[in-house]
Amino acid sequence: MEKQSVTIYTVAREARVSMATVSRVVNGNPNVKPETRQKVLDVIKQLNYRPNAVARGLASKKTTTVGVVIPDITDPYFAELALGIDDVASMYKYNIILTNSDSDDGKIFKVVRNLLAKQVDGIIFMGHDVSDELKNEFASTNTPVVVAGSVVNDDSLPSVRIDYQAAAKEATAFLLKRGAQQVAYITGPLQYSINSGDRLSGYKSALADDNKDFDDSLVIETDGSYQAGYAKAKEIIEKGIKAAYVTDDSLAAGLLNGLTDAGVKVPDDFELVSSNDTKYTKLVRPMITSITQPLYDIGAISMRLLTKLMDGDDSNDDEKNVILDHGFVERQSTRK
Amino acid sequence: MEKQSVTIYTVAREARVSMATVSRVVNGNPNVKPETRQKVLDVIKQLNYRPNAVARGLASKKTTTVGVVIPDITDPYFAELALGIDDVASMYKYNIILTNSDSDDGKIFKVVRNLLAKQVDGIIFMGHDVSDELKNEFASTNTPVVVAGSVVNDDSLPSVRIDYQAAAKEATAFLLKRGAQQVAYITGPLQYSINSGDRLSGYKSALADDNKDFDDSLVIETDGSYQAGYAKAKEIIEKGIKAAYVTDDSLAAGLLNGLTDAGVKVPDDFELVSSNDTKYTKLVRPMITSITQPLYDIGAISMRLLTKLMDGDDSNDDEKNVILDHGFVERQSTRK
DNA sequence: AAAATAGTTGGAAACGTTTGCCAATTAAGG
DNA sequence: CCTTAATTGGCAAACGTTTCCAACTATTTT
Repeated sequence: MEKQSVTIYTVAREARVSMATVSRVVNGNPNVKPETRQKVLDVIKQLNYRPNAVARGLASKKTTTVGVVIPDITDPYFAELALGIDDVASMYKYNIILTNSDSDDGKIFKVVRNLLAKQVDGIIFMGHDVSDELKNEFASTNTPVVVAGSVVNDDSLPSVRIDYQAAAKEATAFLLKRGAQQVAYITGPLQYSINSGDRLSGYKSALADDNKDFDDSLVIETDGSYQAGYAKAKEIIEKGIKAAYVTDDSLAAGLLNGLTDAGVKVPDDFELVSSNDTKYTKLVRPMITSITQPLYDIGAISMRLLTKLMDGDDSNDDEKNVILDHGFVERQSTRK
Repeated sequence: MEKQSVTIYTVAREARVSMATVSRVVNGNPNVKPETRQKVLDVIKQLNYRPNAVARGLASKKTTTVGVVIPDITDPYFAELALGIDDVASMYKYNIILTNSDSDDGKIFKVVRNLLAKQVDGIIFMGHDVSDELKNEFASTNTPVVVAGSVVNDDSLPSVRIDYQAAAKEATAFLLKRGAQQVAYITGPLQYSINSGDRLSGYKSALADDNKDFDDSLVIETDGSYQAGYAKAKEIIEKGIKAAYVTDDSLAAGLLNGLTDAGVKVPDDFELVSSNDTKYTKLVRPMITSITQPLYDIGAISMRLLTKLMDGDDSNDDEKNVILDHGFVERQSTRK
């Protein structure tokens, strides 16, 4: 790459002012006489001057860039969050460096380190638990981090999410209330605390309220994918299960289609409730009854919170963990 | 943000060498004695030194960052491409600045300008036509740009895609071959040349081969969304249409569900072929017969091509427009 | 009319790297 | 040992901004 042709210095020379003045007009500093400002602006337009953000970043120690780590961009849940993040980021003039982590601890660590090297002003983290290594990395920097739409085994990080436990409890209770004898808990990796902790607790709590014993054989663990759900249909039919709370929409959609393709009638012969209210729940037939969450808003609010932290607004320490309201919609995968 | 605490200079001092040497070991320059290298490496680890990528970018004029402009990250088509892009980007140690353009000319221009200001080493552009303003912008820079999975009214830009015209022709012909009297062309905005040009030509060409006249009333334009498809079902039923080639999967899924919900049996009473083979086609029931394209590969190859261009490898000018093979799968939305 | 004040501008030192050039050290050959 | 050629390492100049501080100008104030 050859030397940048028109720099702040070129503009300064052409407009017969100093670089300091050019810098001021570019950055909207009011201490510039209107005529001078206009003259500089004219030269800028004429020369098609484009300020170099890298140099600016070095001098000002702000890059107006935030890092976003996402497990899988093609997952509708995370994609929806990402949309909210991006929208408010661009509203606040931030750019986003987006990196897929594949939920792989090693890779996560690498991408975060890289993000930090790039001097991002902040990080939005979506994913599952954070490794000790990563924890140290976060601790060793004062770049603000917010966790979005996930629960992570590090309470020290600000986060924006819903109350997964309460939501799971309601979903399970809903199934129980309508007489299901046994409700399975079909989940993504139990290695993630959101599944083995929050949601499972909610599930158990609903069981307890209904005076049902927890039956270990009813928790069915998968990798959380559509394919996994589809494949599990057979096993679930064989087990004689008639109702299930599912922790993920892709998984639920797979299960539903697997069931249907195997001739099981949903909701008549099987009732199903899912967790995230992504597009998938409305795409399949029957449509899936689900916990609802304001996905876009979770992303948007996370980013908004991050902007505050980046501005050094450390007030409202109590607001650092934002729990948004969730809801519930009955659709076609449960009986009326 | 306070001054970075440990810099290359700190390391140099601690290791009793010059910054030049530290720079060399960090960048794997071979001209440094093994012991020296080891000593420096030790200090780096001990101090947890993290090279400042911004300073590096300024000095070296390379940011190892590429800009990606995407119309909508939640669209499964683009998300799938993005995944391929991200994977090979990280393979080549590039980061990605991802920006949603919302297919809005004004916003596109702004984000591209911003990307350029950030000194990205290259740009992957997904979207529709490029405005004159944007064309000038691309022309005024020598940052390489590649167009991925889209057709854009600027032949001068390298691109990676399939032959949309041929694919549309095959899809239409498929429907015609099995006796459909009239095949509708249900499309996203005709303002985009991919729809008004490539695909429509393919459609017409298939009609001509089958000695059918082109009927303007059979081209139905929408905004391309799921909702639009769903809403159009009524009109399509009223028009007595029995078969359609649809230019987008979201649109097709919406239409399919709209039809089904209105009591139309697909494929018995209506046959449907879609264009992109995204997850949506397999999620809905009946599953949608579709043109297939290697989505992930399109993204991956685009990025690979971009790396070559960024390396200044301008050989193979003929390879600058990569047309990948497409296919076709019969699924359940067409009769056997 | 001198002094104080406010408003504009310029000068120059950062910011943390990379890199071209040159000096010094080491190894090799005679 | 001396000469020559590698190899290694250091110096310092970029890179293109921001920003602190000083200086200058034009107003007010006294």
